[in-house]
Amino acid sequence: MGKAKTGVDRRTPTIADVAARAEVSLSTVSRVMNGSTTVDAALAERVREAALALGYSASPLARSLVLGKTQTLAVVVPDLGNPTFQGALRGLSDGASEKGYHVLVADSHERAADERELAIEARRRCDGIVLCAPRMPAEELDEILPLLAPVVVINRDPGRADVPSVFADYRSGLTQMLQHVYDLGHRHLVYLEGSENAASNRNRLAAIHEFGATHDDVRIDVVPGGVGFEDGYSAAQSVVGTGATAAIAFNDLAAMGLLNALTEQGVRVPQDVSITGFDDIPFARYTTPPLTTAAVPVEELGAQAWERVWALLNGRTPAYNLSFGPLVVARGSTGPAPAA
Amino acid sequence: MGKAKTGVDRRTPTIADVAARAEVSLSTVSRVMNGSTTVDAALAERVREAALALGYSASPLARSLVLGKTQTLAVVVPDLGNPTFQGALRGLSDGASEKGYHVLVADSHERAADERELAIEARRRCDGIVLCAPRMPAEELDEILPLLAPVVVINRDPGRADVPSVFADYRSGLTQMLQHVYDLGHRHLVYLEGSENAASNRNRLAAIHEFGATHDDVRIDVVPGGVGFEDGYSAAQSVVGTGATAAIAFNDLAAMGLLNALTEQGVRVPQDVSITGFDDIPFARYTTPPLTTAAVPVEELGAQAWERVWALLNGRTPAYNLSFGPLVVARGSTGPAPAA
DNA sequence: CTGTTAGCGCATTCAG
DNA sequence: CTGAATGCGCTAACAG
Repeated sequence: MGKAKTGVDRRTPTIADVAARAEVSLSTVSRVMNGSTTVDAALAERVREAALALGYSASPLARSLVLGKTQTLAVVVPDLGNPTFQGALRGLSDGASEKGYHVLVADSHERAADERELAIEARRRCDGIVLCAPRMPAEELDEILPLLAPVVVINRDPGRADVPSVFADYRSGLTQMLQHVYDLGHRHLVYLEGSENAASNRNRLAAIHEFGATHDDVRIDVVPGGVGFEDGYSAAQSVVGTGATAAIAFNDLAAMGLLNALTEQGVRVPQDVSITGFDDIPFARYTTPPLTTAAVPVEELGAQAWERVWALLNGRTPAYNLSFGPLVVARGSTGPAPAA
Repeated sequence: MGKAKTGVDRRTPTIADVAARAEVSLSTVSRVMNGSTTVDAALAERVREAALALGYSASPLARSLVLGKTQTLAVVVPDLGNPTFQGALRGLSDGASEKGYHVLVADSHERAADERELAIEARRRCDGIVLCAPRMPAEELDEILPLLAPVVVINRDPGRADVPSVFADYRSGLTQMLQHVYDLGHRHLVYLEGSENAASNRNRLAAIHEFGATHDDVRIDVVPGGVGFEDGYSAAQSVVGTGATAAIAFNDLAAMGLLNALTEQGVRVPQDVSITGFDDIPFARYTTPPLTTAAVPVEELGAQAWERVWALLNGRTPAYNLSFGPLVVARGSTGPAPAA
């Protein structure tokens, strides 16, 4: 019911409709809607009435085209299901909406191959972009970054001074973590690594190598792991196989998987084996035992990223690049090394 | 380096640039880019070369304006930090990107007052919208739904036949849950309610009242709770105060908070008190003891919602409204009622 | 098969 | 202070 026949126009009203109804020109309508130039009070009132009666509001699309800006920010994340990126997205979204900006999310599903096109495509519909692409090769990143500007890189060091970035210092975080278990007396550790080609994994490995090089009395094995719960779960055998007394997982998800598998197998945590995670996702504290981890303020990370795009969007110079030093949160999953 | 002086045009190339370089008309360029009408092979090749050389690709904005569609879907969620909505968003995002659609997310921060404007505003930039607004008054929902079409409502029954919806049958789910604890011998229960004005809370209350009415031997208290972890945590006192042997939390988050608080106070779960959640968020199984809950396939819910907007977008009739019957997953947090 | 013309809906010069 | 024109970048009739 209610087609053209009824005379009721189902079409969203345009500025022309308002102009017609108020008996003024398009420009006048535009002026009062944007509050820019001064308009005669009487006319302005007529326009407002007409707009209200018609339920008019300017088409964001048309405005975007003519104004050259969409009021939208693109955000590319590797996995919407990962608490870490969810947190960053949230911080970003909050900051953006505060400034009247909208957020377009693109999930690359951890497929590094898709990230490039995904980012470029998303960027074209927005005024700026926040890129989180941990697995993208450095050369490729360096190559597309100029095409993406204004852009802020999150979660890794873009390696160029002209693009703002905020990320956690994984290396320092892991070093602290290693020190933590070392202090507990552990001398045989095992690192459950994440994606081999992920920047943050390389950072962690750097910490491990350095720590190994500066501590003759410690042995650190490295076994394949992953970034998800299942990855940690299925790595239990290889972890046990090493005979290490402390397992350093790539992140909390993997740590929780490992913790679960170990517990199922009767391995006591932390009496037999200590386990550490990374990120401090919301649920890390509720495992049994609670997970020792290196806290990364992901939401704040997102907020800071927004600050920087916002600066860029306004032609200002963004704040210095930020590198959050993760904080070790010692909880129940780590304990003194068992007596040999 | 590299301003206008260099002669290198920093401006994103337009279709006119390509046309000029290939020495053809705008329409020809448009045609080869869209692969629509047949174009002379030689010309087409010239155009492609020019486009490639210039790094040209049509402005999504301009296309959107003329085509009348943005290839973007709006999604309104109450809280990006809530695993339930994260799951739905993910299902939605996956489905959309599969069809080349983008996703614009809007977080209402559980502020029912903002949902209306947020939804309308987001909708205007997109071709359709998926609305998740649990707290919005039914009348208001009913009022804006027509303005939002094509729209799909998620997580609640929109109450009108002309708008597709997918949601969990909270009432049936909670009934099953009540039966579950009843079967375990519990006769004094307490319901930790969510937001008073949330549709899903009312559904749960309906189940409770019905259950109470049909079981003379059971008593069900209702105490204020909430939707988040902290809410459950701080409700511990009132729960204990009732003397109930089983606590039915509004959702998993609240249940986990409650579980934590109770455990801290030395109340044994499930020996002293059984606890149940709702939703089966990813971490529900990893609490200690693992949480008994009613599983809602949130990601599938998102996927189904996408199916329906997609149908709408293509002028097809969407599939029947879907109401998922949550499945009780009995885990360690529920056990036999303690002997009186 | 190709080029020319007319908008999509709006903000903004430019005259008046 | 206001209205008439111009164009944002592109697609779709419309001739040729």
